Amino acid sequence: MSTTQTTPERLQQVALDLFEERGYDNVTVEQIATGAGVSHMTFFRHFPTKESVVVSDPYDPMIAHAVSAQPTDLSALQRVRRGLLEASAAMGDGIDAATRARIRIGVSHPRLRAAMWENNHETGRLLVSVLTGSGVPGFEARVAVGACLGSLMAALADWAEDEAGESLGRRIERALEILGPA
Amino acid sequence: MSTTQTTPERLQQVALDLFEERGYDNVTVEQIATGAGVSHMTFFRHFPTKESVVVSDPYDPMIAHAVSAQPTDLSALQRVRRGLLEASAAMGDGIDAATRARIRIGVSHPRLRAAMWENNHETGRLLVSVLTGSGVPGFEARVAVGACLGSLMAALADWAEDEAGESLGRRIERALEILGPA
DNA sequence: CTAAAAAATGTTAGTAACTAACATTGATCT
DNA sequence: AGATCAATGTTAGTTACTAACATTTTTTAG
Repeated sequence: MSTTQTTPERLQQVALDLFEERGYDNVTVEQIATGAGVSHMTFFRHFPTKESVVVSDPYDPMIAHAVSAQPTDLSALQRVRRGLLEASAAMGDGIDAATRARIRIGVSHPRLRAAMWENNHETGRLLVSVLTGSGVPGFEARVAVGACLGSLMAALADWAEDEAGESLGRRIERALEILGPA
Repeated sequence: MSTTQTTPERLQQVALDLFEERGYDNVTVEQIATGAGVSHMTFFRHFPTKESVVVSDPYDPMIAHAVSAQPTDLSALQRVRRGLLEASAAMGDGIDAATRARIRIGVSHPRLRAAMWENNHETGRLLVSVLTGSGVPGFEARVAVGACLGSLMAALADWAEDEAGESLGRRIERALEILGPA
């Protein structure tokens, strides 16, 4: 193991391990910090909240870009749909173990799930601004984005329950197909 | 005013008033309790969390019933769509001031919004079980429900930002129309 | 190589949302 | 009136998080 982990990396790994072992509610920040050999203050300097170790979302810009690249003569719904499809295809199946663990833990706990939704909401605001920026009425944009992200989250939850089955990307495709023809 | 408020009613009203006046984060449970003339323990006996004063959801059974009443030869998406439409029509525009305040406060605060989403998730599980119970494959049920609830939340948020405009029911209709033809 | 500056971490003390255990009051019923 | 039961109060915790300041470690400059 030549790869020396940084402090936040170690904190996250210790945290995820403990969460899977004992359950999110039965692990204190103090325990995570101790396990990583630091104090609880160091934990909070790297992660704003306990939840944030599990919930994070670096894909927003990529998704926004993919949506904004869609032809503007399509309906808002179609543009979001196709944008999400392309973004999902672009990231392929390259999901590392930590990310998988985060999603698995996240969808199975109410508070974390709520935080994931709120995260999703941020993505949504971004997409809405992309759409309205190119002339789509605000209401239509919001609804289209809400619907697509809703089904995307469904695909995510479905995958988390059965990682061995179909790939996440494939499920996202299928989910968006249910919203209507391409 | 002959209507004597019960303790939980008073707590909720005091809480909502304070939240609107000072902002959710700047109000402590202690202050709410004091304002209602009780101790903080009494608050928590009536409301499991501070958030729950704002976020509550008594409509689940009605919605589930409306969805299960849809003809089973329709697609899952259509059944959820129409069920939500009927439920929304059934409750009409009879939204009291407290409920309006709750929605207004709820959609404008990250933590509360997250809690609303989580609440929504519960509704979703109910609807999914209704659909799968009548033969719809699990994945399709989840996605259809996710999409419909996503657009419904969009309608809710839209309405909260502009209560003076179109009624909530009308917006829900329009939102579900964007998902495709009836 | 060393001293100063900067970045990361530790310590301590505090706030606020809860929870548990037990005491107390108030209404209700016989 | 006395017993009973529900609603409330008191007190003392735990835990997530914040603020202020001390300390160490690392980087950089001379």
